[in-house]
Amino acid sequence: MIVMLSQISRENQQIEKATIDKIFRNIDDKKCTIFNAGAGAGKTYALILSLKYAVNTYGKMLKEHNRQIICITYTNVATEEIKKRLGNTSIVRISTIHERIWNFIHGYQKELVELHLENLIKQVDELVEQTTNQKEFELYRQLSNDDKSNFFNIMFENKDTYYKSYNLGAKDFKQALSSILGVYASLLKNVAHFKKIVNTLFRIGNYKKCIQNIHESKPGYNEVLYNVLSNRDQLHRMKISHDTLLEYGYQMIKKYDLLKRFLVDKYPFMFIDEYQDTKEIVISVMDMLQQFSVDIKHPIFVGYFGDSVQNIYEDGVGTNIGNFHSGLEVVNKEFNRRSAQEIVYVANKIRNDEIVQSSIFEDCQGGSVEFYVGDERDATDFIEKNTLNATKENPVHCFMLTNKSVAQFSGFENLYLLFSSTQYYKTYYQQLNTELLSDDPSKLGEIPLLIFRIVKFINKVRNEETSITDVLTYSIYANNNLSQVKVLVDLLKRIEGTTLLNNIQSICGFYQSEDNLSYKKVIDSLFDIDESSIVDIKRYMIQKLYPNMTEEIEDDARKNVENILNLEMNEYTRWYDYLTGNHLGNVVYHTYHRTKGLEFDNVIIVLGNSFGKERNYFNLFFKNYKDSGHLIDEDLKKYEQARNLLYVSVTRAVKNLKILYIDDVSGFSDVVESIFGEIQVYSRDN
DNA sequence: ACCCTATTGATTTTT
DNA sequence: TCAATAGGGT
Repeated sequence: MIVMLSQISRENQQIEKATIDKIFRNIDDKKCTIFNAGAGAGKTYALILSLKYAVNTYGKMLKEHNRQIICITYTNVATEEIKKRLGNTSIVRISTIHERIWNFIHGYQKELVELHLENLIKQVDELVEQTTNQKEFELYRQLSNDDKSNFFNIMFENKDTYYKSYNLGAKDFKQALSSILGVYASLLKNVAHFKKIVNTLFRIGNYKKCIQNIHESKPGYNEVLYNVLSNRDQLHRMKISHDTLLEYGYQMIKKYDLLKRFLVDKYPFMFIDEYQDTKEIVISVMDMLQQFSVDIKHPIFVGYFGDSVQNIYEDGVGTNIGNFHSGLEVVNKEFNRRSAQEIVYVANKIRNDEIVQSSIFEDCQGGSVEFYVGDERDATDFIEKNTLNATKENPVHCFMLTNKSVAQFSGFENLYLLFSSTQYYKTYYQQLNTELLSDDPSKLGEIPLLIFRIVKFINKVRNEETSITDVLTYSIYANNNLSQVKVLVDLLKRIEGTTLLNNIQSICGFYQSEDNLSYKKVIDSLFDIDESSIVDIKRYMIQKLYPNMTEEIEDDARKNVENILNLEMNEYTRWYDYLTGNHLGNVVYHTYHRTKGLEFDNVIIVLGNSFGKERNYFNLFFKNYKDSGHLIDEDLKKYEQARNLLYVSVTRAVKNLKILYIDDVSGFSDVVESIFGEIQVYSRDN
């Protein structure tokens, strides 16, 4: 039988309608609501309907009083999606929580700076406290007060040397600093401790300086800025990042009743999408506003839409939402609109809670779930054998746990490994995946972005279907006659090479040899560095990928950059296709986490015991499945994390799901069978 | 044989 | 940043 997922009985239609009506009534009664919908239940659909209901019912009144409805999403992508599906309306303000909170508070700079000053003072206190408590500071504590400030001054004057040497091995680091330290050389016994001391002292120094500058009203110190692109506060530069923004928002709203009154007045309806991933502090903000609105007898409506079992990020509130916002009325939806019943059955088993979904469709049979146990080394073979019928139009989507595996299976492993071995990405290890694998080019790192632009350019030039205006900017196009444009295009078409380096050499070769001003303009804007030559590109790459260059690592740096440039163009093209979602093969690879919110007809999941630092991650879930009630604290947290991640992955599948478990399951095979059915042994030979 | 320190290498994702 | 491990000292 073929799964159609098309027919809904009248009865089911009515049940679904009753659920939505319940939300509508709560909106009318200003009864704050938590709408729990399992995966594929049509949660976003319900959210859209609710927004539409609020607009249709209260739109006129809202408009007359210059009031608006707020809808908060977890990501920018979700913001766009909801804007698209809701259609154009000025009454609903859709945005991420960060954008909204910043919008709430950024106009009150005097109060913000005051809050910032308090924060700086608190931070200094905490850091000073560290120097008196923590064991890393033991040697530092033994110094006299004079010596402490002398030491600070010496280090501060030699900041450059300190940072240049920062990433050297312990021996070289000591060597490099020995001459400047003088009598304080004894502090540098343990490199990690020493760095901790100096970093802390520098931070205290910076913060104190900033406090002084605020007091003296120095230019630039009269406003707090939110830096969307940075993941770190730079408090001493008056810049805050995401978490501190939420904290300041919370503090401001808590402190100023006038602000509360304004917000409650202006926004009588607030909808929060994916509440389970929302930070606790955000729920507290909502709770505060709602409490206040009740107190002044103008109650607002707050609606949370989500599913606690799909909480896969650690700082999301998840099931604890009740601790931060009390008195919420729960509305559950137990229909599934996405998957075949075979998948829904397995998903219910995994979540194993009070929400038991059934398909809303009559024609929901005919899907499949297969569970295999095999060896990690057979994964490639397994995927190959199980994707024989897949096509580019109807591909199989394969989930891996790490970006490294995704890179490997997608055919750009060398690229991934080379970038991860550079100094910059070793230091900012957590930036690697964002800056190398983000599908949003504005988030790519400087060098990945440069290469991305070059690869994009070369692919476009090679592609016969690309129109001229797609490659050339308007100014170039407008300032040339047709025959000049033809000469330029012919020149661009001559760019060639098997490696990235060859291609860049080819581009730079024409730059020197051909006297074509337009070509030079095109290339200048492509590279966007001072000189368009291969030497300058290499220099630029070394400078960015090895920001703290020393003689010791110079050879390594040069070699690594050469290796990056010498990779096959094909590998870069595969990377480019991955980033742009232009999938050419019949298998598409994803990390588990990135599939959230998506759905695919055919899914393969490669699963094992471990994930990250946790050697026992998924096996801990299976082992405790039958009796998870006794788990507490850390173990319970781990159990839930593994369950949620597995639940999210499995529920992506619409029709067919295959799982390859690459570790031994004999310790919990009964549980696996009760969830997934028969365990099949996979080996390359059969 | 044991303890402490230095070094190395590693998850995911969002704003 | 943090945990595992390698390695040196007692």
